[in-house]
Amino acid sequence: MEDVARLAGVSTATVSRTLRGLPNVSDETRDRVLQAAASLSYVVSPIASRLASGRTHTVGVIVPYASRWFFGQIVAGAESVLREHSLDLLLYNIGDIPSRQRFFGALPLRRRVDAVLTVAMQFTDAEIADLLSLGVPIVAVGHDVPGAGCVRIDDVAAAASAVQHLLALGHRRIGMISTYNDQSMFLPVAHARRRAYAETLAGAGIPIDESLVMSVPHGMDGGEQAMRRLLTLPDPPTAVFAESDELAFGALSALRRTGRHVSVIGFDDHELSALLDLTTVRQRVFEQGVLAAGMLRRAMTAGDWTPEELLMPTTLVLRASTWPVAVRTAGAG
Amino acid sequence: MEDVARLAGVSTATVSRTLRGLPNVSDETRDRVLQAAASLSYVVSPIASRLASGRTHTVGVIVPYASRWFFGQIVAGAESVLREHSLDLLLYNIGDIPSRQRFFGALPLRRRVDAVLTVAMQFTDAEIADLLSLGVPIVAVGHDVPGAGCVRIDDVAAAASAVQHLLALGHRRIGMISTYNDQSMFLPVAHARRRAYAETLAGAGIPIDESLVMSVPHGMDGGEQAMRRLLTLPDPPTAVFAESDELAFGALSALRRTGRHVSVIGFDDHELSALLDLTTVRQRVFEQGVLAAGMLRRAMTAGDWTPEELLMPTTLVLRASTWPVAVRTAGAG
DNA sequence: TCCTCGGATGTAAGCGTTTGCAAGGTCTGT
DNA sequence: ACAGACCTTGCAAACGCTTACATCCGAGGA
Repeated sequence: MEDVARLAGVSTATVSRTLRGLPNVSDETRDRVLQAAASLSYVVSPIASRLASGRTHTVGVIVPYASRWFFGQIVAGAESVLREHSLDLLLYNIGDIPSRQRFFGALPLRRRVDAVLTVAMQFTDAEIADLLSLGVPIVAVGHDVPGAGCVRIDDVAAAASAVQHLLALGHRRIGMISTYNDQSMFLPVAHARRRAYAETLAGAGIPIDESLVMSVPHGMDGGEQAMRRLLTLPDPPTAVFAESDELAFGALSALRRTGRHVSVIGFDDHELSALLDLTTVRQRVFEQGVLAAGMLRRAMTAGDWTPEELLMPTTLVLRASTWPVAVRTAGAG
Repeated sequence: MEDVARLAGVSTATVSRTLRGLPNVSDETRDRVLQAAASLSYVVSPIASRLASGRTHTVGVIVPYASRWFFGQIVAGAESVLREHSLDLLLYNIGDIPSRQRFFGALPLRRRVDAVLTVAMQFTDAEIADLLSLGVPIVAVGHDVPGAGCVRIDDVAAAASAVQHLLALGHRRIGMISTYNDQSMFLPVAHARRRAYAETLAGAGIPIDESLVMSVPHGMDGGEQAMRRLLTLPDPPTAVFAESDELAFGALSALRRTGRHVSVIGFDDHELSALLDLTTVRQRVFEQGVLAAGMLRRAMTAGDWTPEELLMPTTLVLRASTWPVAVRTAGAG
């Protein structure tokens, strides 16, 4: 920077002001500085700049399972807008207990980020306190964090619409594939969707049969396993609501391999769901990442930001994996 | 840090040495410092530390399409090992021309990373020169960069084995679904696999019919489109080799919707390929990310690192999407 | 003509670490 | 008892910027 200043015949302060586009630099000086910088192909050291300014230009993103489709989409969405404003995105993947403990033990985000984005995490009160102690704005996608902004769908209503769809098709014996609920793998959405399932059935006067609710690890394998177990029941369901499309894929796979016929509805509208003709509840995931990042930017920019809440719409997408109860159960029993 | 030093009755230099686990600190002092730091819940500022030490503790990762399965796996694999050594990972998604130009125009990696990981990028010579000018070790996954380390599979051999498989089943009219080749979307692997297709057919004495080679945008939609076009040919192929599983998924979808029967073999062994019973060539993608990150670590640690090259094995995974030529073509024509 | 005011620069003090160098202490061998 | 070797510790100078404050200058008003 000194070299540039010398070449342009100004002080480093002016170079700094010019390069950051601050006002109060005359046009003539500005040109001279920019030209000098270009000819030396100089770029400011972001690290020094961060130290001096106290701003990290970085947002921390906390996800439980980075490689799952949903989280990938959120991160990609957020990345696209952060990059555009040349903010860095620091990804923390803390799905398993050890990495989670390490994360909250050391809190590596301290003095490291200007904002935090958390995606579908189930935090304890202590963990939330830790996060808030960072003193930076927080936005949560897919779950609520007191004191944080929020971008999400109405999980209960959306899941209810899925179950309603099955009810409307005449199904009465409806199973659910839900995910594990041990400390490490529980996601807040799982709870909401399971609750919606129970409430919707109750609303239709159908008693809950706990044996129809499967709890499995997330993913295709989990879905396959769940459906196989459901099929071995003495009185198997005629329709199944899967908490996510990936679980539903596994369920479809089990059905195909066993030659049985059960209506299946998923949740998310994964990019492969169309291929598999899976009826599902669509949510715009990538866009939620985009909106959350936008909210973070607002929070970082405005000093007086108060947490906003954004509710995204969902749509029921009808495909061939669900059908009226009479059609096939009669034939295939 | 001063507070800690004062509380422990030592200088900041000793605090620094203690906190970084350097030798030459007596056990007694070490304990005192650690205790002081703990009681003040002090953590070093990574930014200041980076400025002073000149090491960024960050690796830049350059991918063309962050949200595709393959790249997601690579990044997740790399992340897992980098995180373990508390190195940051800065992701640059430069698939489209504008972001690519912006990237190479500003070269935001300058003074920002200690190493670079590039994944399946097709660089121009000028771009490679830019990258090398960063003066940090580079490792490439899925393609070669002169002067850089490399983790990859033998694309030509692997693709050849796919085509061989179709030949062994008696197919002679074999199509290929390949990806677009405009400046922005071309991936080096596309070239290698297409070449293998041509050479293998030639080796079997089969003349290449260019009308059987489809070039489409990557993804399910592209695959579907390609297969539909192939099916409208006067003499459609009896088997098709898709450059990636995602393309193959689309092809399968087209087949299912049209009720036609064509053997399809993919490439990658995507996590959903088993579900769709897709015969494919398996490569261990996540692991390539892990190995590449390991190589980077070695490069960053050892001063005298010379680029290594790692060739990963691939396996032909036989499933139900390919069959001998006679079986169905006779029936379905 | 003198004073005030605002915009364009420069000066220099941080920002919070790391690290080369030197100082002091403790052993060892003689 | 003394020199030399080694280990621990402190001092202070970077690291490369940002920014509060001071300075300078010309313009406009009284």
